[in-house]
Amino acid sequence: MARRFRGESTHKVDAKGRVSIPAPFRRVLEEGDPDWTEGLFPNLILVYGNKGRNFIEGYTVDAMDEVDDRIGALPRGSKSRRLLERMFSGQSIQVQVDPTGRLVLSPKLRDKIGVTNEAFFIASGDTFQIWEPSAYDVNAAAMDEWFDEQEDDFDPLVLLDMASTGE
Amino acid sequence: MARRFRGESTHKVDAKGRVSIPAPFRRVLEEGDPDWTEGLFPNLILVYGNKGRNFIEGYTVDAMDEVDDRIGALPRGSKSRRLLERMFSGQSIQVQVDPTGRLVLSPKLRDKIGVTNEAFFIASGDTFQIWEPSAYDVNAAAMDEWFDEQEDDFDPLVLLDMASTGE
DNA sequence: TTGATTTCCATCTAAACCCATGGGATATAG
DNA sequence: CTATATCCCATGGGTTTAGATGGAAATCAA
Repeated sequence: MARRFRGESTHKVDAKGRVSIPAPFRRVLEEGDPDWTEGLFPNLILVYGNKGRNFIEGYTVDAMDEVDDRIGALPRGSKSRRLLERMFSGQSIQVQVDPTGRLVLSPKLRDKIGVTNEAFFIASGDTFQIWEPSAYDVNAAAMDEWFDEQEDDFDPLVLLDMASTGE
Repeated sequence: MARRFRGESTHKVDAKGRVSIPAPFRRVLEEGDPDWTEGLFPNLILVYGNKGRNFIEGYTVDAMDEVDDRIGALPRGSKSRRLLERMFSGQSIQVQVDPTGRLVLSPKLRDKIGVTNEAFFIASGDTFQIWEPSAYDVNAAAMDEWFDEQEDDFDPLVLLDMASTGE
């Protein structure tokens, strides 16, 4: 497994849709782009997906290659494959980090997730997510609520041991 | 299992958020960072977690890799995995020990756990915790109280035998 | 040619870096 | 065995650099 993203932060989105990528994320994107070398600017893939989704998911080139390969291994014509191809091939876009470490979110993308003048970035394993800050807050509040329902000294790591049950 | 942290101590936090890491902890961090060699400064990961949590947990690089791997093995999209990724990927940050053995707690982190000019470090197995001293006192008092509720000759090690039940 | 996109510069600030000090523990010389 | 030197550690302060952000100029496309 390649290096993972880590951390969270909020960045300004200007009138042109430009937004800084968290600097630590850039290091991961560089490592995850086979074409990248010192002095160049790494590529990445943004997946915005279907209608219900209210965040954008960012992939390194390598991570997306892996996903594409796995989709390609599914039986041609299967519903799973068609759905996944729609999302990861169609509803996604490859972009490049610019010289000042920013990327441009097109009006369409900003619209999709409701971003106006700020965007919230958060790592999630080998991908990261971009949210409209208030939408993230709602999502986070739901998770906090779940934690509140646990015992006072609940340690999230016990979830690891409940493992493969899927829940 | 790699070397474990051991001990506890309080350190000053200056205006820039710099705080010395207990020297014995540094030795463990060095051993737990695969990239570290004599003369370099080890990396570590600070997990601050969700809203309710009032301490920061420090992981060696190796320990965090193991956690990440285990999270990555959970079913994609499962609730456990989403919660754990949010906490360990998103609500965490990788930092590096500086040449004088300190680390920097950003205003955000200090705020999260209420630290102002002092921080309390305490070992906890293969991780360590950072507390606002008074918050730690409260927590410690609660533990003491629990012990008081046990029989006079209660031996904590019996907890070991209650093992896998988790309680 | 006009709105949109990309490239290039400029600025501000927070974070990283470098240097300095005092104290305590330990080692060593006499 | 005791005075002094040495080393490690905790802590403080200034300086430099990197990162985030805004705006203007240049390029492109409809």
